[in-house]
Amino acid sequence: MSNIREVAHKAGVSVATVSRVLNNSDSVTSATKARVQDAIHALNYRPSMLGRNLRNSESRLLLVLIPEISNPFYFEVIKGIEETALHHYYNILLCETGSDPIRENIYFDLVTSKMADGIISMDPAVNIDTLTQLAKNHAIIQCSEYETESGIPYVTIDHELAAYEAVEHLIQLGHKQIALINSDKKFLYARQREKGYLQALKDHGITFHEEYVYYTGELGFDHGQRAMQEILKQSKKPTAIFAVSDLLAIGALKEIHAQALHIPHDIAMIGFDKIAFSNMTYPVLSTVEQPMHTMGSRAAEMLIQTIHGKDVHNVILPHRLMKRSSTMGNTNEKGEQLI
Amino acid sequence: MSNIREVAHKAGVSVATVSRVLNNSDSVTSATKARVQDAIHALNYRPSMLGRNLRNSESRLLLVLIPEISNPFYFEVIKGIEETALHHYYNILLCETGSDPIRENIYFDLVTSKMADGIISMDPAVNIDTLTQLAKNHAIIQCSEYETESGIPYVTIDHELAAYEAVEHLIQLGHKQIALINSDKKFLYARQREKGYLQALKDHGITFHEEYVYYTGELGFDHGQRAMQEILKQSKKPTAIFAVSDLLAIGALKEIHAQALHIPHDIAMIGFDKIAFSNMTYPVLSTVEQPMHTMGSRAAEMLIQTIHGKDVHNVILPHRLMKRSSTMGNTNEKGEQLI
DNA sequence: TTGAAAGCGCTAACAA
DNA sequence: TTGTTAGCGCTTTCAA
Repeated sequence: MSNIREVAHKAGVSVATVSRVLNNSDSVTSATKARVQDAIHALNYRPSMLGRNLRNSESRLLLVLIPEISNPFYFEVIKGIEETALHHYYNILLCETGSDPIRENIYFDLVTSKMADGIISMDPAVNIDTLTQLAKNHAIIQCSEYETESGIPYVTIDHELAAYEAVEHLIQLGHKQIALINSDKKFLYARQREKGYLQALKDHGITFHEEYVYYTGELGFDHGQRAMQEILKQSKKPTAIFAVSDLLAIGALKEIHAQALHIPHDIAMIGFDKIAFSNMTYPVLSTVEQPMHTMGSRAAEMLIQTIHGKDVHNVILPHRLMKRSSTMGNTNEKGEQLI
Repeated sequence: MSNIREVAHKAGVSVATVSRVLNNSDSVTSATKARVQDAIHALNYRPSMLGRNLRNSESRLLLVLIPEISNPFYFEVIKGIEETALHHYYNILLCETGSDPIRENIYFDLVTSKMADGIISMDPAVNIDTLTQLAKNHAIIQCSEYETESGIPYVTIDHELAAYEAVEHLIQLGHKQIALINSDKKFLYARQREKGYLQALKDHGITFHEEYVYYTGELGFDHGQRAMQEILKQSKKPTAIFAVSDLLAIGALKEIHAQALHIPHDIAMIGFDKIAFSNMTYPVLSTVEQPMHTMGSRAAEMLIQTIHGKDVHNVILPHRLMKRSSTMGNTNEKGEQLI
């Protein structure tokens, strides 16, 4: 591998001139520029990012913190981040914390040790104190999950309103016994969505039953399935379920099938996120669509702005209620056939 | 942010000594070591990886090339890669090519420009000539998808045998009209799995019908669904389907439901990969399990070995046929109840 | 055991 | 327009 000195030598110019050609400086005559480019070609030279990055004290790497890569919600967001990052000549360092503080610290070190220029945190279990501390000297954006007190800019949706609308949809279909499958109140989104659930019940004069709220602790199909098993053990079974994640909803659907109950006739189900797989369930899952791609790309834009010292503002993106077969049956409100 | 010079100054030693402490050299007295560590603490110093990496001419970053992050097959593999990488103090740069040569070249540049120490390629559409060329000077491992002529080490499964077993399973259940939903013959795995399909038919004296092979071009639920639509238009419908990917199989399942046909009574279905969703379909999808996590972690080990100049050998990992409800119905071979 | 100094490959300030 | 040179932050050789 040749370096800039060899190129300079071959082209008969100084390293500074080579550097100028590499960085498209306009103070190079086209003649020398051509000579340099020939030399670059002849030596098959590629500038080393190690040298350039040290000199520029940047890594052009963005750290993306996610709790769990298996949740399809994240990869749509990641796609948005990557696309935008690439457009600005950044690459992403994908870091799965598994909500493990040790791993989290390893990843935080990447930014303190200059290996990453900034962080997009999507981890609801992130150590917010450390993050807040870090944000004093480093560019950080919170994506989807956030803490307002940290003062760290975020992009998210209105979780409470979205949940409210989901539950209201169930109520409008005539349901009065509506269970909530939640993950864990330690997550902000979980608290907010629960708040929306409670508010919707209250606003429609439906009494809240504590037995209708089930906490799985984590996300994942099996947790949803287990939650549904518990719920179906109750003497007075709910007629509808709101699950705070499609993953939980899909697991719950499976249990309902296993018990040979009909969806939505016996039990209606609505999830949250609109992951791709929710289009494939039987029946197709009603859910709340999050603008995952936009969320990722906005977060990336905000982070890059922050890195360049600009101020950014919090963003609340719109969500969309998807009324589909798992609540509506095979027809929608207008009586049109659904699959 | 302080640097090594300030630490040295504060501790009253040279930068060399600080460096020695940082790298756990044993030629430092515990007294000086303590002084240095105090200084590090007092200044909240973190060594810059930019400086270290330039000096060591390494980035400690591994580039992972995948075609499409949305395929859950990849993220299980990625988990395996990340875990192993982290264990060796490497991080991963996740790069989604979208099978776009332009993006691919951007990512290849990361290794020629020293931003990545090696590549794990999982992209079946990768430009194999470029990759082969690159492999002369850089550490590269092929994972799952591979080309033998390139001489680049790979870790994979026996796609042909796995497909053979899947189809044989259908035949043993009495099926004679077995369709193949394939992606595209430009992919090696697609050719190999098709070969296994053909061989199984041949070995069991079943005539091959060209109309029973459908190419989707790409992977994805919708492609599977569209394939199934086409297949069901035929006058002589198949009684069983082998799809080369769970994604295609799940899309196909949806179409079968939409046409109110029963699985497996009217049509049996077997997929490939055993992605997490395959446990959640209705009915549960029969499939071929790939050891995704192991595949990833072996690939990472091999790459790190290659980076350190060691020779590595190709690895063929075992697969496992999963006979489940979408072929067996609600009971297995022993008559045990399945869900 | 410790320090001085060279140098990894690059960019940019300054000089010519 | 081009060259000289310092220096980004670190590791390591060589000398003391």
